[in-house]
Formats: sequence, structure tokens, C-alpha cells
Amino acid sequence: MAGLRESILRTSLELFEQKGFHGVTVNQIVAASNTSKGGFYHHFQSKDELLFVIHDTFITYVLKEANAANEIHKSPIKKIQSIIKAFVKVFDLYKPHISVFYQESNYLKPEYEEQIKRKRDAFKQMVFQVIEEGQETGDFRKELPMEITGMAILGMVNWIYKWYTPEGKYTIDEIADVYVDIILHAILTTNVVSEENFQSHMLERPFFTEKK
Amino acid sequence: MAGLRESILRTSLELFEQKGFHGVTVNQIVAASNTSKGGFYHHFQSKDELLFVIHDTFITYVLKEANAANEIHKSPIKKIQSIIKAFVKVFDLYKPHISVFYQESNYLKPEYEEQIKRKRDAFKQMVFQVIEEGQETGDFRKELPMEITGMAILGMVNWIYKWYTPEGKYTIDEIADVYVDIILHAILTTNVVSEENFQSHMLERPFFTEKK
DNA sequence: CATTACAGACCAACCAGTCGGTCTCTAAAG
DNA sequence: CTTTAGAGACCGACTGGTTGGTCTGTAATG
Repeated sequence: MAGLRESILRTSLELFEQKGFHGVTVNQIVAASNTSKGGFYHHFQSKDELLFVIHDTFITYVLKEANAANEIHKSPIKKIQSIIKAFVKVFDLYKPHISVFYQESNYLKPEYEEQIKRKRDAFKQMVFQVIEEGQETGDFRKELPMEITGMAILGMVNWIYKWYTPEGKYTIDEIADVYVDIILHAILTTNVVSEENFQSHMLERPFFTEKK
Repeated sequence: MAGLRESILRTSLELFEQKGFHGVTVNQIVAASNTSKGGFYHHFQSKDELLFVIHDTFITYVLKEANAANEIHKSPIKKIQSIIKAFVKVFDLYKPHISVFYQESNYLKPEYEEQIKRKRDAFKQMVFQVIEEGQETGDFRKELPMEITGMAILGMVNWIYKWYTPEGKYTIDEIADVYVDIILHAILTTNVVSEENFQSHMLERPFFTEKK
């Protein structure tokens, strides 16, 4: 038998994703995890703490990945490319977490909310930062307001949780490629991501273009 | 005194936006609306019906606007432009509705959910349709998978409810302009939305570009 | 034998929804 | 003009079921 704590986390995650945090009772969680109230409250202080743990594992992971992507590269183009790819791929791993995260974040108790908010803001600031850098180096179009552009990108990616399923028509890598392409087309000053630009910007070729 | 029904709708909307559907009790709604349980249940069958009404007024409006935008124009470029603009502007009018809509749509009772889903799908299909048209006419890049592109656009716009506030740095019209610009840059085959293209595609000039 | 891990009966609070009743306004009857 | 009848709007005490959380007991562990 695996650790009970992990088992509770897994099953509750499934339940929350299907029915929402308020649509699932502690008794249901306990039944689905083959344990008892005692078992549950031995590992978690409250139902709210459970919600927090789910939020936290996801956001911590995203922030870590983004930081890594950000540090590896120095060109803003490679940076944003790499962050977006990492970000999109997270949805393959953590889709249930993210669904719960965005649908129930209102209901976090203040003490938990603050911690989550800090990490989320850190991530957002990082994206903003990269956009600003790109505008300064001249790689990104200066006429686009940085905040709006940043939120557009974040929204586009975040929304994936509403529709992505591993059984869908496209793999997560294909989706990531398309998103990178869309965003780069939108913000690069070099308007054509043409054959030459694959070299010049060291862009990876997305799956949906053919080498001629 | 305005109608009690409207008054309940307005106050409950505010409360739901702040605390979420499950964070607000009928008694709180009743107190904030200066009425009583009796008053409430005279106008609404249940708390769930209230949620449905909120969802429905918003989605009905969006669908109507988008249909109008879609019918006025015949060029796919103008169509998508017009739909996006209308869509973005909705957030100025209905932000509380939309917040509740996206955070609590899990909790709609099946009989209500179906109605909402139908309208939402109709809207989505319309966006997909326009993208397909644009690809057929050669205005939009054929290499972009239609579904992914469509969801990217919808996500980008929908996410606005998370951050937009009328008191913010940019007006809703400015945001709409930037979004249209970003999307057109991303999907138009004509890669440069340059001076000539303003004429050729009859694009309106967004607020952040200067005539030279 | 002591600490940790879990079981499950139990409880107090809460909350959507009900129900009998009041008040007001209109309109027909006398 | 007055009285009566009825309908719609609204009130608020009450309830029945539900839910998160507690507490005492017990088995395993080391």
C-alpha cells in the first residue's frame, strides 16, 4: 500500500476536478481513499489545507520550471520560447491541479492565499520582465504595451486547462509549438518567421512546418 | 424603489464576485438586498436558478453580439476583428457575471448546464468557422491548426476577467485594439501589418501606432 | 511501553428551502 | 362611493438534512 497521504491527494484531486471542491465532502474523499475520518485528519489539518497543498504543489513546480528556463538562456526570444514551452507542458502533468487551482482559488483561507499569491506574482513578473527585455533589445515590438501583451500570453496558456485532454487530437508538444509560433509572430519585430529566421533566431522548427 | 428581482440580482452578483457562490448564503443575499427569505423565493425557484440567470444573461449577450459582428462583415479579417473587439468589450459591461460564470460553472445543475453549454458551443463554433474561412480565402496562415488557434484566441480574451478593472491603466478599447493587433499579427499571412496593409485590409489603426 | 497511524461513532453549526401568515393594490359588486 | 373579494408581493420563524471536524479507542510499529 502506498502512503495514505499521497493516496488521499490523488483521489481527492480526481473528485475535485469532476465535482469541484464544494461538490465533494470529506466523507466521500475518505470513502474513495479507503480510509476514515481519522486517517484523513491525521494527515491534514482541514479540508482547506488539502486545497492549499494541491495549489502549492502545482504553482511551486511552475515557478521552478520557469526559473530554470529563464536562467538557461540569455536571449529574450529563447527565454520566452522556453518559458512558454515549459508552461504549456505543465498542463500535461498537472491538469487536475490547475483546474482546481483556477476554479477554487477564491475559497482559499487568507493564510494560505497569501503564500500562493506570492508565487503566482513571481511567475507573472518574470514573464513581464522577459517581455521588457525583449523590447529593450529590439527583438520584440516596442509599440505593444507590455502588461497587456503579458496578460494575453498568460491567458492564452492558462486557458488550456479548460480544453486540453491527453486523448485529444494534438499532443501537448504540438500545442506548445503552435502557441510559441503564435506568440512569436505576434511580438517579434522581425515579422516573418521565415526560413532564414530559423537560423537567425535559432528558433526550433515547429511540427507543423515543413522543411522545403 | 427598483424591482426587487433586479435588486437581488445586482447585490448577489457583487457578493458572488467577492466571495464565490458557495461563500455566500441566501441569508446574506437577503440581508444585503433588504428583503427576506420569502422575497427571495418569490422571485427565484432556488439559489441555483439565480446562478443560472447570471450565467445566461451574459452568455446570451455575447452570442448576440458575436452574431451581429459576424453578419455585418464578409471578409474573415473584418469578421474576426469585429468579433474580438465585441468580445473584449463585453468584459467592461459584464465582468462580475463572467467571473462568476467561469468560477462556478461546475456547480450548475444539469438542467441548467445544458442550456448554457449550447450557447457557449455556438459561440466557439463561430470563431472556429471564421478561422477556417480565413484559411480558405488565404487571408490566414493555413499551417496553423484551426482548433488550437481558436482556443488560443478564446483563452487570451476570456482570461481578461482575471485582471481587468475599469480603473486600470488601459481602457477596454485600448485593450481590444492590442488584442486584435496581436491576433492579426499571429494569424495573417500578410506578415507585416504595415502602412500599406492598413489600406489593403481596411484595418483600423490601433491607438498605440502613430501615423508617420 | 510509547509513539505513531488509523478507525468510526458522534456533535454542533450551518444552510437551502418551506410554510403559514400579513400587507397592499386593484377591481368587481352592491 | 363603499364594501368585499381575491391576487400578488413579501415576511421570518422553523426544519431537516448535511457537513466539517472532534474524540475516544485500538492496532501496529519500533
